[in-house]
Amino acid sequence: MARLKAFDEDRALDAAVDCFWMRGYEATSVRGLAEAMGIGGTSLYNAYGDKRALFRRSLQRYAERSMRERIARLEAAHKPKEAIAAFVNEIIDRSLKDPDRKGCLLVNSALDVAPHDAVIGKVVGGYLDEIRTFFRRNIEAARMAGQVSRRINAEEMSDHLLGVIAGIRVLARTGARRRQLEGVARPALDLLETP
Amino acid sequence: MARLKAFDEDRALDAAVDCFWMRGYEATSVRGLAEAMGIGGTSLYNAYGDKRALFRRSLQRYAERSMRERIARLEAAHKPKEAIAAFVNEIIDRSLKDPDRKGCLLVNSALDVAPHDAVIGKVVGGYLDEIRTFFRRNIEAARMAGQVSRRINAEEMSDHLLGVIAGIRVLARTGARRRQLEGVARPALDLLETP
DNA sequence: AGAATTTTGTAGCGTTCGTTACATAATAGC
DNA sequence: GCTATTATGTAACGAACGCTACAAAATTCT
Repeated sequence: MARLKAFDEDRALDAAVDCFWMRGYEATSVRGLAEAMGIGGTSLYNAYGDKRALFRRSLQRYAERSMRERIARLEAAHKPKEAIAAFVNEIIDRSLKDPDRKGCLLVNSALDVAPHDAVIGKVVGGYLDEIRTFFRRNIEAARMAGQVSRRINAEEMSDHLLGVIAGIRVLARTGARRRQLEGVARPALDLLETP
Repeated sequence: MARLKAFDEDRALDAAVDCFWMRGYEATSVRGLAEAMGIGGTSLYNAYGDKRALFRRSLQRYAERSMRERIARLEAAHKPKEAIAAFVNEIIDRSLKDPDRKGCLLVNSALDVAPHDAVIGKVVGGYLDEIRTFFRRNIEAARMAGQVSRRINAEEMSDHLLGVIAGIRVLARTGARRRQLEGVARPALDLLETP
């Protein structure tokens, strides 16, 4: 009963994610978004609402395809303690490999949009909580399996690891070298190896 | 031989620091800066150059009055190991106390301006290096004094602590509670207490 | 007092911002 | 084929952006 969309909504959304990821919310223009997404401005507003709504969908898409994908993949492939180490090391590897130094969209957003938008702030906080929960779940599983010391406090340690990867993302954006990023992570990962 | 400035350049600069600190570089307008600084736009350009130059002076001022002041004060008042703990705990306290959740201007800038401006990126990286050097200097001094275990690698541990406080700043901006921020820090500080 | 020099306020430059009105094109059901 | 409905492209809205030309005001030196 109506004309069909001439573009793939998900592929266009991926392009929007890249824009926000690279430049942040404020510095990304709607015109730049539309061009990168390969659509006109009118189609953008028609399909996604306004810029802020598109940003929320981009956050959601990023969380789905970047964070949750990684959590699911690593938990499927590794035992709990190794899953944690693999997660941290993958963050380091990807931070160094990306020539644009985009970092993590969630961390970037936590800094430059969360404080000015309570709703999006809660959304971002919720996604970061999923990462913390991943850490916590695997620390507790590793404890049960005797993989890590019983002296490790799972709640503290999951907060610690979340802070560590956030710190890695920050330092990576200033152009830190591998040795520095591994230095940030090493004491945390070593803690999991102490008897 | 000329008219005198009608405003205090340093006090106005402090107001500019607050603007950039609160909203970031891109989201802060020159008009908003001038208003907060209590001067006209023309005076702003006359006294500081353009927006980017004012930002660099703001970064410099912040580093001087926030970071270096803290480093000097804590190193004067505490022994090495306690200076490190006091630094981290002060970051947590100030992050929680600030109703605006401004975080740290250097961390904020590392994320939203460093990647798009190589010069400012190096400047920010240099300031962060001063914090890392503070940690490293005090870890080594604590080692010499037998305050911390000889098994602690000073280079790694200083990177680790820098990452930890950066992570604290990030999580604080999403509205994290004290328990979470202390959870991020605790395992790192505990490491300094292990024999 | 007059000349030289700097600061200040007004006013506006051209550009870009997010967003929308509107007309046209394309599709589905009747 | 006609109507209803949605998608698309053009064009433009008012507002805000960074920045500057210009003239008036204020100060020091001669």
